[in-house]
Amino acid sequence: MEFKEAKNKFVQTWGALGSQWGINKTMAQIHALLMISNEAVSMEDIMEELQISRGNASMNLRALMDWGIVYKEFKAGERKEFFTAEKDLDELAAKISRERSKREIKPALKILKEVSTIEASDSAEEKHFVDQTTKLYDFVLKADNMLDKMTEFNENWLGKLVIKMMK
Amino acid sequence: MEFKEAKNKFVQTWGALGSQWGINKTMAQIHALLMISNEAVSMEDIMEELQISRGNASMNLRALMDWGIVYKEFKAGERKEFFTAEKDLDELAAKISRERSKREIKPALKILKEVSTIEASDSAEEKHFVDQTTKLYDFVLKADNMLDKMTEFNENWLGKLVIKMMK
DNA sequence: ACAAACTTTCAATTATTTTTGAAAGTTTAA
DNA sequence: TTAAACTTTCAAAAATAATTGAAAGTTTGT
Repeated sequence: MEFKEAKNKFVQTWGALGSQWGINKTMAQIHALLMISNEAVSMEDIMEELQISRGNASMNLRALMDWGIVYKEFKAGERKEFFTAEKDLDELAAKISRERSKREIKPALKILKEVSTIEASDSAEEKHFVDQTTKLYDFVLKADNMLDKMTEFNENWLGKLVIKMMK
Repeated sequence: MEFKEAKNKFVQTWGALGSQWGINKTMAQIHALLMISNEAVSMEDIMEELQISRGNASMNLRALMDWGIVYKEFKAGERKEFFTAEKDLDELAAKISRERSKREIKPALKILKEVSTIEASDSAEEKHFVDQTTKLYDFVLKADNMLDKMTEFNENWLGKLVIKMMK
């Protein structure tokens, strides 16, 4: 396989993976492209490489920056903007999990709490509802906290050192 | 909040959460409905509760069974089929992570391996590509294995006991 | 073998999401 | 202040995904 083919394959694969996890395909593709670029890329070049419109590129770059995993860069003497992706994978994972937690898990937890604390009548049906949603609340909370702990640990300097020594 | 309202809110929330994670809304809603039902539910009832067509119900129930998180049940004297959801949350998480690994992560890993092992020329661009995709391969592999270990541990009988004692 | 009671399939329709492109907005340099 | 070089916005169009419903398929009892 030659470089161009491999690059294309990677961008396509990353895009498909994104869709399956609820991330718009183009957004994932732009991210893929930036991840494997050794230097900052202009919007022009992104449009060209992925064959997408200016509007599409602009909106998805904005979304990636909102996620905190793509940065704007300015080059001396150039008027246009360039973009780079977060390339440290531990940092990338930490940012993604923090955002998904904030945007999706936390609001879901709030609702779970609400519905699990209704005053159940003594029907088996309502009892089971309260029991199951309470368990779900506890479970999701535990999982969310665990992710937090894991990313925290990975970002911790001493942790990184220890991990390196264990490799 | 009364039971009916809470139930509805839960089903809606679970459905929305599903969409955000790449799972069809109806599929997630059916799953939600079954999770909080203390007894097996017929297709008829699912259609009625969620206001969906027979075809839709049938297809999504099939998908849920393919994921291994919903089961068919037969009731003596009844010709029609009833459905129940896996209610043990550790088991549920294990099944979901196993399926996503099998369907999405493993194929992606295969491609990552392919593209990261091309013979790079000595251009900085190609070197960076190989370097970054190799790191990504290692990272995804590590994360995938970690999930495996976690679910394995949770399913392990001794592990469960220890966890219970730690609570 | 027949028919009643179900479930599954899939082409057509509908709903949702994504993308486009041109107008409006912004920044910089002269 | 003007205009060139950019970026953003958003209504409309296109693409994609989900849903319907009726016909075909299956199972069970008589």
